[in-house]
Amino acid sequence: MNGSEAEKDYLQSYQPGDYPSVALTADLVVFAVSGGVLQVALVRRGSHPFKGQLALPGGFVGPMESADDAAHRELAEETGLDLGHLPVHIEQLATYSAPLRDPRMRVVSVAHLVLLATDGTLPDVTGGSDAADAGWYPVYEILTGKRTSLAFDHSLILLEGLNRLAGKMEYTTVGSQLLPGEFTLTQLRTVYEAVWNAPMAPGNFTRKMTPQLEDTGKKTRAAAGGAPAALFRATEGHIHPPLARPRGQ
Amino acid sequence: MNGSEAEKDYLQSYQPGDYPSVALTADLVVFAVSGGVLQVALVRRGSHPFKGQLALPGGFVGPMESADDAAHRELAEETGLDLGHLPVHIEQLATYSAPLRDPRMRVVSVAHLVLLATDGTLPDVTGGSDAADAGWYPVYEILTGKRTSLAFDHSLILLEGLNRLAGKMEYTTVGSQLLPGEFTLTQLRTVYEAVWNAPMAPGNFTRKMTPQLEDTGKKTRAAAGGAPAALFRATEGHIHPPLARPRGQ
DNA sequence: CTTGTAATTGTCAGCTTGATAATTACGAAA
DNA sequence: TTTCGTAATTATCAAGCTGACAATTACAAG
Repeated sequence: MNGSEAEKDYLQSYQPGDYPSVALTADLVVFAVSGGVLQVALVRRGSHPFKGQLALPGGFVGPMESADDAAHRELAEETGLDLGHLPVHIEQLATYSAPLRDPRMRVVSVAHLVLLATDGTLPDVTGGSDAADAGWYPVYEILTGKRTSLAFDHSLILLEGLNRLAGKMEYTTVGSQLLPGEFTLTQLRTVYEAVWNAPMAPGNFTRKMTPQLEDTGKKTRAAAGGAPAALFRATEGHIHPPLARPRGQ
Repeated sequence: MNGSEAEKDYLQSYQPGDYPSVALTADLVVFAVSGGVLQVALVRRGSHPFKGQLALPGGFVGPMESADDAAHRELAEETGLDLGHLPVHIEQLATYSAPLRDPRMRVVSVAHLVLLATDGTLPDVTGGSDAADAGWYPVYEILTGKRTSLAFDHSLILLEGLNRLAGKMEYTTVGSQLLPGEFTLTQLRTVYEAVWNAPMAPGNFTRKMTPQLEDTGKKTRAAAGGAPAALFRATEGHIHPPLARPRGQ
């Protein structure tokens, strides 16, 4: 290849202004299970538009970050969790780019699904710069509109995040990411019940899930009443055939 | 809410320059099946970088377009297909935003999966502005690197597009989007074999798929040898349990 | 030692699967 | 028009899986 020709080609590529430019943000759908209920982290907006309404946490993607980098950084900033140590599951959900989704300017948002491992107690969430407040909210209450709907198109993003998680839990052990590294079958079943919003038969759940788990040999100290439960670790590998999600009544 | 206060809040939101800006493109993974082989549309780059290498078709997202709008427009521009009439399946795949994925500047790409309905003959593809050439290439040959790898991170995008399609065909009838509106079970089986790159037992395939299809009552005129086949239409609804994909030898 | 509760294992009829064979329906050659 | 080859479709069957539910085991607390 000719050097000067290559240089000429290179220089005539994209002139500034040839292309439309957008602001890129990373929004987070952060799930955790507490009290047998699936919860999502939301911030109350401190400025217009949608001032006072609940929204997903998020922020701009920096010039030398990927969207996934930004998602990790935002998560650390808003929860104060040490992500280098905690096993936190983050995966990209989808990108939302309707031209008028933010009335101020062109903002394209890459939504991410985040699963926080908790032992029943939710970590504090601190809103970002323009957030007045932040906290945990029950997903199914938010989605059924018992409370007011979310800012921007965040209700849709939350719904698609829930669908992604619920669907993936049919054929993977990703639900275990909402639990500590070692957990009992009852804890895992509780996660399924929280995400699917439906009860599961304990016996059949154990039978289907056990081959996907690695027995640590350890047992919990029995709670008030009941036998001690075995502690498991999740393994990789797809569940086939998948665990059937109870059909809507 | 106080009008002047609201206005003040509004005006002090995002000043230009407060946020990093990026160029947004929509890239297409366009699949079609021909001769029992899964094919992908690729263009040969006419300019640097990666001049002369194969790449996915794509282009910039316009100021008043969503990424999905742009995907539709690009597809129409590069195939000349009348998308208003043809049933073409388009869905978002994922967004690629590594800071240096394009050596020239910050380009974030929203990849889309496109399924073209064909009757065995592939439509012409005409590259975009900076494409020297365009055509159809066998997916599995491209991915196994028998040919040189694709420009940018497009090999990865292609792989993830294939995985998305292959996975979704386990539990939906989306594969029928690669066929005309009415098709035979053998045609549909051929699509599965092309995408999964594995043979399927005809009898069991029929048994499993039939409940997901609507019989048109029509039959094909028998080809040279063999009985005429019934023509079906796809229906919605998930296949449960899913069709098992043959495990890698 | 008894009781209550949770964990875990067992049972069973009915359904699904993979493998493979049998049957049916044509077009084309003899 | 009979025979032959091939593809479509249906059938068979043992093995595995499922949902529903019962039985057993293991603790803690009274």
